[in-house]
Amino acid sequence: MEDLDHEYKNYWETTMFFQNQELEFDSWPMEEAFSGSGESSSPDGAATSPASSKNVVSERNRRQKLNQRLFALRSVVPNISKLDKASVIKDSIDYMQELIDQEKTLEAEIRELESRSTLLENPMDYSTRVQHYPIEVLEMKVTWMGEKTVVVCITCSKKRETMVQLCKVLESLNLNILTTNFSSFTSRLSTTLFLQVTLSLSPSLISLFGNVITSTNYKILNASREYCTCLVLV
Amino acid sequence: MEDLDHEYKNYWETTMFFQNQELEFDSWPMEEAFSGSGESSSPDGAATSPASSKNVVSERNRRQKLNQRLFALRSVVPNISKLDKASVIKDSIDYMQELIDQEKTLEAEIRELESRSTLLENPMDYSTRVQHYPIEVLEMKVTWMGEKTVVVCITCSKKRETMVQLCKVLESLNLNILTTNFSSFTSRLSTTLFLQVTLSLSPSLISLFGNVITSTNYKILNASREYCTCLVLV
DNA sequence: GATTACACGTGAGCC
DNA sequence: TGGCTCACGTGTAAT
Repeated sequence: MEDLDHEYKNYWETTMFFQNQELEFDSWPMEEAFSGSGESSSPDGAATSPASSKNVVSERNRRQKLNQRLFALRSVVPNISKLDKASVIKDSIDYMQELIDQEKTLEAEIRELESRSTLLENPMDYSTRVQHYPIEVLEMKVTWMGEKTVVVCITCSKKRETMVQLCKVLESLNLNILTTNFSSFTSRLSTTLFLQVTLSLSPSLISLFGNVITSTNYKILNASREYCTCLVLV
Repeated sequence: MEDLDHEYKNYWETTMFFQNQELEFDSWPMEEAFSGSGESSSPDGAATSPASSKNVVSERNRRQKLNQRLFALRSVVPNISKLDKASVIKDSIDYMQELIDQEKTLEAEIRELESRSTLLENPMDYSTRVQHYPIEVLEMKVTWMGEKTVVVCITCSKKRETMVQLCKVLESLNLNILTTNFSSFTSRLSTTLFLQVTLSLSPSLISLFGNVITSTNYKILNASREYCTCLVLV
């Protein structure tokens, strides 16, 4: 019995008969798959109960399976210090912990990046952008003049990027701007817009009021299509 | 010998004497640590060579260590289907692969987010922002009028966000803008700026030219402090 | 009762 | 040499 054991001895560290790494191998077809050890029944030939001989081969398979799994584990972990069974498991644990930690780190980084970029990633989205530097509208007046011309007068307090904000809103609405004037004195920014509007553009115009106004808790008093005067109050 | 084995039988699935999860446990102080099985030497009392009795206890420790590791592994993996040794390892492998894949996914996501946000994260940085929607300056003229007033006329082709870009540049330079006019006809955007400048602001003014000009490969022809006319050519 | 999974002791190979 | 790690066969408890 011992003589024929020797040939597949020490396979753990060296040969490891089975080289399949593909982890998916649940049905184990290896009954007597390996080398040529003791055959089906009574490997010794004598002094063994026939009932236990089945147990022997079954146990062999079990061991083999476990070793196979362990080997597969070893192939997944990049840095194995020692080839011990115990060390393999230990290194795997360490590596897994490392992965888990890194996952948390990466997720945190993503949250960080996302929260930072959502404010900026859509430069046309006024409502998100404005949270940083809100436009404080003091007065707004819109007048429909003649055919397709609209004059919009906006007075707001002058802060950082107020002009940029306003430009963003205007451009995002696809208004057809003829001419714009920004004038600032003391701490106020006065804006005068001459717009060329078509019928399809009037929703944009309403949207403009909406955007600016909702962000400052003001409200539209009068916004009909023909003549639109918005006196914005606190 | 078998009789005293029974008491620490089947600990794998049920009790697992040692409950430490803290993976860091390389020096193993457990010589006879568990219950009260066979003491130091000759657990049987007879028919065992004294040389092998050391091997027995050493082997016991080895097995114990391995089981401990396996148990620790089990505690790290969240979803263990079966409590088999082999299944534990298999589930660990699957989980590790999952972690590795997710790590790659997250890293890709981070790269994606980063590459997207670096273009936008610094709204004051004109040179990065302009790469998306460059300002195509056709003509620029700066005139110093009287004491502290400067008139800047910029003509550029009208594209998406051109006005926003211009405003960004202007605001980033901390110029003291008295009044600005943007007028667009056909595909051109004409800008007229009235600035109030102090001595300390003249570098900003030069910077304005620099920014706009370098981004369009134009150059300043004349930029003295008293009178500054910049005719910008192709 | 057959199967499965386990811990055990043992002998052997390898530093 | 002694101290390890390993594979093996076996007995056993639970399914």
